[in-house]
Amino acid sequence: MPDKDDQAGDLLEELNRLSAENKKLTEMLTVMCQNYNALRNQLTEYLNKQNSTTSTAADNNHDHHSDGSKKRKVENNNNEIVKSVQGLHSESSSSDEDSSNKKPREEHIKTNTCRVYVKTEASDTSLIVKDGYQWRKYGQKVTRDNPSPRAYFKCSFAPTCPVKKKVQRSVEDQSILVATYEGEHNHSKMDGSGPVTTSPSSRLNPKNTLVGANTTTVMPCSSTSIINTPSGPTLTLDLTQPKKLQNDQKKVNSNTSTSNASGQKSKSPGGHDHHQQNRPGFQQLFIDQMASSLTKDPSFQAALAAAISGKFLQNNHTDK
DNA sequence: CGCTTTTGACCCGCGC
DNA sequence: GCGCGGGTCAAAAGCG
Repeated sequence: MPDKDDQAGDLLEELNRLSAENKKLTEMLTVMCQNYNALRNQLTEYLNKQNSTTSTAADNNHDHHSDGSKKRKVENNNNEIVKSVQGLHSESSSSDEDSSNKKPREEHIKTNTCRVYVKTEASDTSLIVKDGYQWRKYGQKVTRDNPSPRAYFKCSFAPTCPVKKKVQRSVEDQSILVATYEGEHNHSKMDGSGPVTTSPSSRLNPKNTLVGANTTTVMPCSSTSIINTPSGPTLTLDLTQPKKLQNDQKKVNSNTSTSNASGQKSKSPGGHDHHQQNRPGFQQLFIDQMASSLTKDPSFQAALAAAISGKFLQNNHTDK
């Protein structure tokens, strides 16, 4: 049968192509990890410097923390990044601030806030940021500085979870969502949330949650990409192709949990047999596992978000 | 039926 | 003290 030969050839070709792609991804991941470590070291050094010279570093951060009566200033510029990173590296590093605060604002001061820039389709009007947690929207407002509405979310997985999230479109680029996280989750992301999104199509769908509950190979977002903006490179979470990748994830999950990553082909839920849907093989799983364990790490998430945001803000500053 | 989203009202801090 | 504006509440509507 010549058809079978052709098919086999095609599949082989596809396999080679995917292998090359996987190799590239692995290299990218390695580079990313290196960059992450370098950035983290830089930030640590910077913070150490700042801590040692707090008395003279009031030029940019003119609204110092000693002015603890203004809780909303927590959201200002680099302060939040510094705080989130401080909370990341040493929880006691904020004690100097606490001791200097007279008013009981520690809750706000201690609260880890970080900003994440998420790239979505411009046509996507929903303020949804898929990060692996389950959110319940409790409000929406149009703020003065931004014509786009701002959505307020609470973590709905655990009733006691204090984490809140604000999502608003960037003023400069409507395709970029700015998600501001406040607080820390007091539960695991994988506690049945898995690839749960806040999208209306996946509201508390037990099937969705179960998929993630059994496994660990779940990315909090569909994919990441680096876009170049005039103000410099910005790392964003690209949510423009969520469905396809979610299908992939589910498939990978089922592979890991049932066939022990044998790489056997399985039909996608959607019934599409095209090459993009099937990504068998160890490398893919391996990469997924690596990416998953990285992205699951709260330290990594917080540090990455803080570092990226810091870079972004820094570039914005220097461009002006 | 239970959960989420929507949305107007309300609360409260901040600036003047 | 007052008005503005951001954040939250809660009832109603929507959805699976």
